[in-house]
Amino acid sequence: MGEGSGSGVLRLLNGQRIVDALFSAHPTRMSRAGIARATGLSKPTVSALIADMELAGLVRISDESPSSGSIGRPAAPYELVPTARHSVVADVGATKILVGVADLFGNLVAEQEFTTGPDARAALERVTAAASEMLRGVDGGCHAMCVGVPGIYRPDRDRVEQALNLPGFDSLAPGAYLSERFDARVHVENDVNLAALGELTRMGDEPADGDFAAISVGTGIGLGMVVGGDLYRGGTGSAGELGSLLLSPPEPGEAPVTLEDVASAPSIRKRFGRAIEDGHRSGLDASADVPDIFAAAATGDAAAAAVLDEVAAAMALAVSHLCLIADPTRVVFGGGVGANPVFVDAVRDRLSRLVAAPPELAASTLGRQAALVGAVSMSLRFIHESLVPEILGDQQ
Amino acid sequence: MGEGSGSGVLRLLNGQRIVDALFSAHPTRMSRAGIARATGLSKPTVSALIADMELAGLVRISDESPSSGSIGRPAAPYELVPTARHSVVADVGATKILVGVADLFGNLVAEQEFTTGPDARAALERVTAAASEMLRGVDGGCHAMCVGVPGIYRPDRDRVEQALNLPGFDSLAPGAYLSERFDARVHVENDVNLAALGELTRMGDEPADGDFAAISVGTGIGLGMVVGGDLYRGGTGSAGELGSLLLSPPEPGEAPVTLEDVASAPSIRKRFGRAIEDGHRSGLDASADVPDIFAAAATGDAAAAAVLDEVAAAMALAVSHLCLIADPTRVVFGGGVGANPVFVDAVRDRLSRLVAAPPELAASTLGRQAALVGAVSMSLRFIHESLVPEILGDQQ
DNA sequence: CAAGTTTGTAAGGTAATGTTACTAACAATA
DNA sequence: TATTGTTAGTAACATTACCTTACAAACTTG
Repeated sequence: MGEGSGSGVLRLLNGQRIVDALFSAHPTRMSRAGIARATGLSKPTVSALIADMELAGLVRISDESPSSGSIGRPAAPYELVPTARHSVVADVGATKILVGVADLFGNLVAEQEFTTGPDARAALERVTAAASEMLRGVDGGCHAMCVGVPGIYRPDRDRVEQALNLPGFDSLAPGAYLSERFDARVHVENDVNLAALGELTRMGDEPADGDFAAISVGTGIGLGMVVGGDLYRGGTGSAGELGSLLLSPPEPGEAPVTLEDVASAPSIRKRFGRAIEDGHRSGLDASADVPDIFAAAATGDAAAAAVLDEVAAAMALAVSHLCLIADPTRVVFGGGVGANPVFVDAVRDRLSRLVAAPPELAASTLGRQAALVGAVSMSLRFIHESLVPEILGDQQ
Repeated sequence: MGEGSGSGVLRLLNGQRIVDALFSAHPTRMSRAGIARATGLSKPTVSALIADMELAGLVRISDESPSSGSIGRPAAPYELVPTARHSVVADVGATKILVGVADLFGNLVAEQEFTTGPDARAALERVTAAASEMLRGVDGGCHAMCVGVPGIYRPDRDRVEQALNLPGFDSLAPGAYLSERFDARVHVENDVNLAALGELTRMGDEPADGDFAAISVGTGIGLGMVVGGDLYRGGTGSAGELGSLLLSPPEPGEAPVTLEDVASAPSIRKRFGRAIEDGHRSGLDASADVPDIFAAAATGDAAAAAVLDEVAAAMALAVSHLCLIADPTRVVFGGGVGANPVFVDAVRDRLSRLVAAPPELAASTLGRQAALVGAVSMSLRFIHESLVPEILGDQQ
């Protein structure tokens, strides 16, 4: 009855070691003897724990590779069962909603895309309906759930604030809503933060041990940071509101100029239109879209190049602030504007004049999937935490 | 012989729980029965572990409070022995060197101050000599050592870079130097980072669970951040170089204006002198020092108020960037300029116009001791980590 | 087919914990 | 002053979960 650590703690620790070894070896199978070597545990201990895990359906003997041609008694090749745990992931955006189901290894076994409805409630209903349907064939249901939202999520109040592009979030408790409908650990997170996590996992989880930032540039501008492998949210959860950054000291008479006033997609279009009106020569129409503007700038179009220069200068200044304050090892740009290589090259060029040792800049490779990949990564953290205690703790 | 976790791991875990309980109860003594209740361990287990700890000199029965008037058999009041572990702490500044010895609870049992010599090597020799002398009466020597340095410390190369005010650091390996002379875990850290840690511990270790920043404003300007209880250093260890922050987009012809160009102590004096030359009226001399300038500004002196306004505006802009990027819950200002309440009030006033939800701003209460207190805090972390393994692991 | 090599299991021993039951030491109270 | 009640600490035993040693199983190689 005593809650002291003498009952199952050691078992849990060693079970975790075994599962960790299996995860890091994936997709290679491991024999029990191999696990013993890798973890430092004795063979009988490994056998006992693996037996329980096999009973619980977490591991199994692979039916592939019957005899691999090596000397000695052939090993029983154990592997984690991918379908032992599932997570539901979603990215609720202002224009589209992505919903998916991921297995134990983070592979998406189902995925759907929807157009965002009128408000936040409709969006959550969409997610719920789609997830329920996708989980139809999955036994065990889902164990973790992570949803990206286009605003600042406050866990203490369970509210999404400043989701300006998707109304109705301020009167909705998304965490409670989803927890009532799914028997899973639910996590709600800002979409830019998830995108940062997604880009990080894409790079193989170790960005030179340092810290990592992802800047999303589209309709708005956001910043997600990963510090020591964990998302950084700041004191009130509103870290990374890069769009509101002031580009110069505000003068009493004038309105302050923010980064979003210069470098967001609508601002870029507006500035280009104005450049044309002001008589700059260009092969493009005044109502051209951002990719066209950037493409034209790359080939020497005067008006487009002037706008790109303005935009890159503003972003480079913001990134210089980021470097001096947070010193990230690598910065990835995503979103409609940010993922454009022309944009990234221009920012890199500008930044090198402002900062002595600039970080690596790169364009996102994940595109619109970034936040969803990040949501998978976040879900897997919960799965990793809860897996062994659930398997080894309950049966007693 | 197997390195698997079955030998002493559980004992170590439980020993750590006991020590943690004793630390958090300090200065209240605890009976073994009370420890058992607090940790969830059984009474015999606690007795066994406490016996070993008492043998090793880590805990003892307090001789105070013989019978505290409560019912039942009187408890044996156990307490941690303050002198069981000592750490050496130092703050090497450009003008002064502070050296101290702290006990298990972080109380300074000895402290000395010196004027900084010609170069970094002399400074380290000072620290070594002073520490050796202070440790004369201490048995067991020191177990941890933390030294603050006025530059960026790179653990990978064991070098202090950009210590512009104290020459000779770039050809010195301070970690190795000290490790050779003391049988202790040595940690070298930027002094502003340590000051941040010091201010944090002063506040009782829990700044609303959020993140915390300390800005030092003196000859130079630096920023230290604590994220989730740990110091944040950034990818290359150079996070917090706030002094180099650009206040406005650099124009091709002009030299860029940094925060240090406006808000450091020398810049403030220079600007005030120029204001006088430009004909602003003032009751002060053109060569007035910063505290006098700020005091005059508070009483309405025109020239001084103008300079304070400039300085506060620049700092407020920098803090606004800090808020949007890192969102700290609280910002403490230290250093000769920063700890001045007039300065902090002016910055707070300016900041409220730039940021919707500004963090708490406060003047440092630790003054010149901030980094030393932070060094103590850092040392105690190591002590806490190594204490139980050393006590319970060796005797076997 | 024997020898060698590796996997996996069985048996026994050990470390550390928890449980139960006891003794020790005191305050309160009759 | 003796009894009762309460809490602290200890002794003895049972349990958990580990490691070690020894051995059986299964395959490759010569």
